[in-house]
This record gives sequence, structure tokens and C-alpha cells, in this order.
Amino acid sequence: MDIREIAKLARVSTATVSRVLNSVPTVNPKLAKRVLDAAALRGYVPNTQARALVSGKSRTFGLVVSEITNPFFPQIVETFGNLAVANGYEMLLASTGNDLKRMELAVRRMIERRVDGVAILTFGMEDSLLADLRVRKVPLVGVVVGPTVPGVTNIRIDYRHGIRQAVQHLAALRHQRIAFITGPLRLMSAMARKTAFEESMREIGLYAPPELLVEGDHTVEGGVAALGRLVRLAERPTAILCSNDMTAIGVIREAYELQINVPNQLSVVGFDDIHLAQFITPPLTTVQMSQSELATLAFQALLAARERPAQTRQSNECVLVTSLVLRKSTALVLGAQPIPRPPDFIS
Amino acid sequence: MDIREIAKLARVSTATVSRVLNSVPTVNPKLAKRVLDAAALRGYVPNTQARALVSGKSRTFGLVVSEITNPFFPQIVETFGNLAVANGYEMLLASTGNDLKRMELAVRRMIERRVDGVAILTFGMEDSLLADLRVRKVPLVGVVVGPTVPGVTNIRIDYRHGIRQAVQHLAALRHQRIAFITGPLRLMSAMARKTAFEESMREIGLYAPPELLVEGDHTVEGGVAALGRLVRLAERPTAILCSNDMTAIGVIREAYELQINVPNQLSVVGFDDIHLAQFITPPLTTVQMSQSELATLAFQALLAARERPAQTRQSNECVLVTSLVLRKSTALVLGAQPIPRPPDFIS
DNA sequence: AAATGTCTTGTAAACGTTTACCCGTCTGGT
DNA sequence: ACCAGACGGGTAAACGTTTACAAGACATTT
Repeated sequence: MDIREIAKLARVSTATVSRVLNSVPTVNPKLAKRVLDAAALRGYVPNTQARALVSGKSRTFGLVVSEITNPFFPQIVETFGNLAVANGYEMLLASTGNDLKRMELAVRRMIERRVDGVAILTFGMEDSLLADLRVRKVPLVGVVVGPTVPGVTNIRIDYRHGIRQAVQHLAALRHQRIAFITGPLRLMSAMARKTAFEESMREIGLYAPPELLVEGDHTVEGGVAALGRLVRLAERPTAILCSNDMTAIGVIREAYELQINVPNQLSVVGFDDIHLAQFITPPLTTVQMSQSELATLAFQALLAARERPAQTRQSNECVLVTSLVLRKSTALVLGAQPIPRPPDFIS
Repeated sequence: MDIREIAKLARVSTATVSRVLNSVPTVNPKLAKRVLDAAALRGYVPNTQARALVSGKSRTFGLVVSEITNPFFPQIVETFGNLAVANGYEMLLASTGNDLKRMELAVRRMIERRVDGVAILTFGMEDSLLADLRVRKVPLVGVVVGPTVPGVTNIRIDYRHGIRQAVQHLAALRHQRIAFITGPLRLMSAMARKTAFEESMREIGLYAPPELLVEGDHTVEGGVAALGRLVRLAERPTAILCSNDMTAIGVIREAYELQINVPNQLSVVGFDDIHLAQFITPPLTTVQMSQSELATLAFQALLAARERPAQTRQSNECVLVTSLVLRKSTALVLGAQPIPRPPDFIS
């Protein structure tokens, strides 16, 4: 049931069969019909591997994410996958945790499979990985936080804007003691968010004392634990900004357990805007980072790189902006204590 | 940078290079070293496509799910993916909705890519699809609800057990007016769950009047809407069994909105036991269907089929059992009205 | 010492396509 | 009637591997 068999059956050459299967317009309709009939009769299924071998293009993209299990990512996979089928591509997926070794392995194996490009949409230690991999000819797109790495398409996420909005929103509600639950700090993106938070606080004339910066792990459990610690403080925060929505869900959950009313006794802001965020109680005010936009950006970049490889050499850069979406998990603060300004406070 | 170049560089034949790359033990260590050095020097990356072409095995499995966006599935993808890398396989993923056409397309394209097997882990109209596809030589595993389809590995899910436990649990809490929110009824699996519910009710001497059987769509929004309808009934249910957890989350959400206390005024039971179920408020009592077990079952079946294709011909069958996990979303009913038994009530 | 066997390496075919190139036929212009 | 050109179709090489088979080197047996 290969092309040769069809050729024999239709009494033409393999070249002709190939041509009609690829709808080259110059072939005699009579022959074409014979070929098509033969193919249908035998249930012919083209072998993409062979095709890829000679053409050098596999029509496959690799997508590596850190935790498919974190609700942030499925939406990305969905969008990326839909774009893939729409454009006649297949999607090879790997979920590698934030483990650099596993990412490297995944990407390497994708390259061995001769994918036409790979997108690393991950919140891990991406930069060195990207730098390492750029050597290969495979188009690569990744989200980066450090310096732009040459030879790959860098997607940069502007955490700053959304976080600044969140902080301003909280300040407008008269919050001053604002806590921040970070992601795992070994991840550069987690550091970046933390930095963005600190800078936004400073900008607005607020101070974030170290005991209000607690490290989480991007999971619901982490949020639960973090609130547990925050609540033991002599002076509790009146608002908490979480570095992802899962953490916020954990905080809200634990607040309920501890009989702390959200938003009246405690304001909570998330980050990511996963679909579920609007359905928890209270609906979560959160910083939106559009998953579908991110996926689309990555896919387009890959597609573009494949069409004209020349372009790929110079790394181009695109940025995804974040912004605050207001829901019901924040409220005006009730009689919070003003805190003394730290010595290094800048007007 | 293909095998021939390495061969030239190491002054051996391509056959030898291939042998050392596949660690055939009989080759002279001296030569092996030369080859390995040459490969390292040139940064040789094997071409899996070519390898697959001659060996006929691509070391790739396809996984098709219905909605990667439904939290039930990411866990499946995770487990399946981990098993894949652990066994040296790659995973091609497709998320096709419950659209038969898209599923067919996805599977067809996977077959064109010469995957070694495909798992259809989906809650859609699977049976006809599986039957159609069985013609190809590709090992296929799918979850089925109708008659067992020959030539493929059927994973059958025993909805009955878990649902019966749920109904019994509710009955023990003195609930009699128990509503059931189904999935989209065009899906056979949704029908199966509904049937399991009705039978369990009957078994235990309870009646499920039609107005308490409302059709949902497996989403949070669907749960919200369904509770909206249920609440407008003259006689409200005291308990609701949902055919998936997302629906239950919607119900709980809307109950909060309507100031209905869960579990005291309304007991809610979910289905699936997604990870999040334990973190909503109140923690959700739900029927567990182990995602990782399902994924493992599917993967093992595929692997087994690949090892000895003879086995594949006769379709083997395996079943996944469900069972109730108790948390906090159910409680004793407070003064509910007994309802008259229907005429067709048996014993 | 010749014959046999074992062990390692090389040669070349094969996997299923695409495609550059060539060849034959037909059209139309002179 | 002859030739140029256009056009449709066939031949075969190529893609990068694996592997059956052959061949050569060397050890062992008679």
C-alpha cells in the first residue's frame, strides 16, 4: 500500500502518483482519476516520514511547557494545537516541570524528530537553555526574562504593567500592608515578578517589609501554607498579591478555613487570569496574562521562521503585556495601621 | 552532519557508525571511540525520521483527548507523557473537542505520521470512530461505552459503582429529592452516567422525577445555569449529583451567590475527582475516576500491543472502577418532604 | 598444513517519498 | 512538410538510516 503499488494499479509512474497526490495541476485528469481511484480502493495512507525525509520539513512543531497540570497551560496548549491543525501541522508536547535537565532532553528529542520548530513556553530557567539550543538550525521561540538571547525569537512578558496596576489599585483602596507571595525564587520569572512588585510599591511610596514577601510554589497548597505563615505575623497584611492564580485560590481557601472574610478583612489579587478565576468565591481580581495571545505569538513566530529561514538568524523580540482585571476579591481596607516609612524611602 | 560524514571522519563504514550509535556490543572499542569522538566533534544528531522509515517503528504515540481545557485531562496528559519519555517514546497530542470529525482528522493525521499507536481518551461518541479506525494496523486503545469493539483495546469505565456509592451515601443522609446534572446527552458517556444514576436510585427505592434530571455541558457555566433552573422548581432538590467536577464547582459557586448554604441547605456531589476538588469551599465530595490510572492503562496497552502485534488482533478489555471520596460538600438533610413513590416502583 | 569456524567490518539494498531531468508527442508557425 | 517549442509523463537519484549478506582476518581442529 505504498505509492508504487498505487502506481502499478493505475498504470502510471510513481512520479505521477506523487503529483496527483500533491495536486500538481499539470496532470491529465484522466490519469488523475485513475490514481485517485486506485488510492481509494487500496486505502492508501501517505507516509509522512518518507515525505519529511526528502523534503526536509516535517510539519511538526514541538511545544514544551512546565506543568500541564497548572491550569494556566492547558489553554496555551489548546490554542497552539488549534493553530497547528489549522495550518497543517502536528504538535509534539512535553511537560517537563521546571527541571532544566528534562527540558533539555525534551528539546533534544524533538530535534532528533526533526521538528520544524520548538516553542518553550515555560516559567523556568529558560535563558541558558535557549542559548544552548540556538546552535541548531531549528527555529526556537521561548519566553525569556534575562537579556535577549540571539538567534531565537524572544517573547518577553511585561509583568511590570499589570503588577503596577494591581499595586495602585490596592493603594487606592487604602491598603498599605501588602504582602506578596512569590513563585519558586529559583525561577527567573518568579524573581522578575517579585522585583516588579517591589518596584511598584516603591514607586507609589509604599514599603514592602521582608516578612511580607513569602515564597510560594505556584500551587494551591503553597497558597494555603503561605497564608498560614502570614497570619501568624504580629501585624497582618490587609492585602495579598499572589504570583499566580493557583496560589490565590489557596489563600482564599485557607482564609475561609480561618474565618477571614475575603475581601472585607483581606483583599486578594491573583496573577494569570486562568479561566477558573472568575468562578471561585469571591471572583478573583487578578492580573491577566493572555494565554491564547502567548500561544499565538509563539506559533506565529515559528511559522514565520519556517517560511523564510533567513529571518531567523537575527533574533526578533515581541512582548506580551499584562493588565489588571477587577473582580470581587478586593475591597477598601477597614482601619489598617499606617506603617512607618523606612529610612531609604524616596519621596 | 549525517552518519556518512561521521563515518568518513572516523574512517569506518556507515554500518559501523550505526552499530556503535546503537551500542551493538561486538564492535571494537577502538573504533567505537573514534566514532563517538567524531560524532561529538560534529555535534551529530540522529535523524529519527530516517530511522523510523527503515525500522517501521516511530517510537511515537498519539493521544487524543476531548478538552485539554477541562482539568480532568491535563492529569491524563501528564501521566501519559511521563510514561512516554520514560519508555523512550514521544507524544503527539490532539485536543479535538467532542467533534467526531475533528477526532477522525486527528487520528488520520497521526496514522499518516506512522505513530506506533493511538489512545483516544475522550468522553465523546467514540465507538463508531474506533470501529472505523480498527481497519488500520495501528494499535488503538479507547474508552468505550457501547459493545466492545473488536481489534482495539477497550477501556471500559465502571461508572456504576461510584455513582451507586454516591446515591447510597446521599440516601443515608436522608436525601430523597436528589437531582442529577448530566453532561451533554449526545455523548454516550454522559448517557451512561445518567443511566447509572437512574438505576442506582431505583435500586435503593428512590425515584428520580424528570424535572430533577437537567442537562449540563461539563463546564462551570453549565453548573451555574443548571442550579439556576433547579432552584426555580416548586419543590427544590436537597442534593445534587453532578456528572463532573466542573459542573459541581459551578453549582457551588451559584449556591453561594444565591445564599444557599452548601452543604447544610444543599448537598453537592461531583464526579471525576480533579485535583482542585479538594480545594474549593467546601471541599467537594466526589466520585473518583483515577486519571493517572486511566492514562497508565492506555499506555500499557499500547506498549504491549507494540511489543507483540499478534496480541493486538483479539481485542482485550480492561475496566477502570470509580468510587466515592467523601469530603465536606454533603450533609444530613434538614426536614425534607418525603415524595410519593411512583406507580412503577419495584419492592 | 589445510580446512573449518568465529568474529569483526564493509557493501549495498531497502524503507516510501519527492523532484530534477530527460524524452516523446503534439501544436502551430513558416 | 518541417522544425521549434510547449507540455505531459517517466526514470532514477536522493533524503539518512538499518541490516542482510559477504568478505576478510584470525583461531582452532584434524
